[in-house]
Amino acid sequence: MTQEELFKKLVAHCKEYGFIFPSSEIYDGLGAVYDYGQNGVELKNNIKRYWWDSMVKLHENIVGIDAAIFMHPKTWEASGHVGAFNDPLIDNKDSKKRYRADVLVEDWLAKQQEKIDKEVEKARKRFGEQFDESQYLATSPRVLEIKAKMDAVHTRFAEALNANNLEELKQIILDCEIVCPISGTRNWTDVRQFNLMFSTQMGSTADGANTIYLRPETAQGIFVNFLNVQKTGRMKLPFGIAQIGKAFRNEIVARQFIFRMREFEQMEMQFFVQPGTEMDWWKQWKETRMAWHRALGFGDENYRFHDHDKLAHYANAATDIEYNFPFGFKEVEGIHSRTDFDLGRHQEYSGKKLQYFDAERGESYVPYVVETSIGVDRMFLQIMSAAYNEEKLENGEERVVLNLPAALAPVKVAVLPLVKKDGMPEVARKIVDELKYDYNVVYDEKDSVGKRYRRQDAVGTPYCVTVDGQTLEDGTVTVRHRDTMQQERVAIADLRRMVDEGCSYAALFKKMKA
RNA sequence: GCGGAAAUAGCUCAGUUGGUAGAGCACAACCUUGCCAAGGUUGGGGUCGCGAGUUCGAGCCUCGUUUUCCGCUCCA
Repeated sequence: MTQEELFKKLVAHCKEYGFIFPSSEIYDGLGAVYDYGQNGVELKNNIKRYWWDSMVKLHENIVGIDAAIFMHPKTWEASGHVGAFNDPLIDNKDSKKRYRADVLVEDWLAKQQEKIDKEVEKARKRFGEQFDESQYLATSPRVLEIKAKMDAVHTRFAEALNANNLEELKQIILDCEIVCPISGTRNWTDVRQFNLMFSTQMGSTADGANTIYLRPETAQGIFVNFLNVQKTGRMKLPFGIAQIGKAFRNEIVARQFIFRMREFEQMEMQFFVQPGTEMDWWKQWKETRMAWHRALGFGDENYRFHDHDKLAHYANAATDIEYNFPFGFKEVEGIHSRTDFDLGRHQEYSGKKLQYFDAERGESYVPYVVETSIGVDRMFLQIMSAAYNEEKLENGEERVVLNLPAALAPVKVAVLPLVKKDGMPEVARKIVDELKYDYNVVYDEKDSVGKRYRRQDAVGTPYCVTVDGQTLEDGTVTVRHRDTMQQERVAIADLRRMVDEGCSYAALFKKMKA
């Protein structure tokens, strides 16, 4: 089976067993938006808990917040999203390639500069030692011609960008006779603006409503609360603020199932440190986060770091943790050293001092930030990809099983009466009643017990408890384990301890340390 | 967004040169069996993605549209 087929089966499995449904499916769905079903929401909540506890419970210097999705519009000016997320795009109709219109013009300008440099080199060879570069630049008709053209374009370009004049931007591209590097033609579409932020109105329109945005990342909710948390929590550097929440991006192309969605959920932790120590912390968080992933037991070889060569405007170091998805190694988590960019910008835009008084150093400064940012939905997909297995059994049959870490499994225990008579259902119900306050437990009496085992395999239930004839005599049940399919007899009284040990998060955290 | 392919029951798919919709599995009830998926009986479920058009008549032909998958860009 190819990886592509495997991925399709995984998507089908997610729907068939109530993990993920297309949003508003009865209306044909909504592009790149998905809903989590009855099993999906359980798994997702468990993933979030695994992350949250690993941050907030395990680190006394990390606390959580839950900021609103709506934020003051100035937030996004300060963060750079209003600028950076507004890309003017243009398509070449022949090659079907899409380019950023502003980049095309900038490339053209750079090319003109190269031409001038070449002219200078030629002249230098011609005149030898008496060559006067500045005089040449000021007098050469060839150079002056190029320069004049460049200056004109430069001015128009700056004005067009400022005024957000898309028609002018296209005209510049046409006037400069910029061609598509692939097709070599000048058959361009109009320039269109794609704002990756969703916007809506706040307040009644009569009063002059404000345009506000749905946050495109959760990080800013942490930065604007930096002082609140630091002061009220009496936090000392280094310390971190964790948050789990929804974010929204109006992606031009959103695909690959839940890998890239327009509405998605992030788990972010911003770690505030002394300037100068950020690289050490960045390295340490890389290791810590990798250990968190590997503790799930899906095979160390399926994870890798991918350090960025090109850094975002706010970062001085960045890496991704990538997982070997059925469609290749793809990013699950980013670990970025964001410098003092965010706090610095908010300080500038708000006019409020966002600084930390360091008693040891005896000075105030804007802390540096190391961010760990992970997509919940990607993590979900990663775990589903890793856990989904089609096993060949000894008897030649196949079974589909989700080998989920027990702590993350949507259902922990299935209680099954071997037959629907002789008082077995009653005993099974009693066991369900005893366990249901602590665990997700399901009861199933339909079909043969073998079939019921397979149903539980398909959603990743680690334990099946079967009530049989012997149970009625001595109070023991058959416990059937998902991964090994082995059975053992356990006293009903011991069930809770067994599930406790098998499904605890602590076991995962211990693996993290090792 | 552009190009290519697809869309029929919850799932996997049949459906002939256009003639009023089918199977297997799944689901529900009952009977039977009883420790690793398929027993029997009965039943529910589809304006064939949606909207137009051609036709006496469209699941099938034409156009549009939506969604999904595969390539081109970006990211959590």
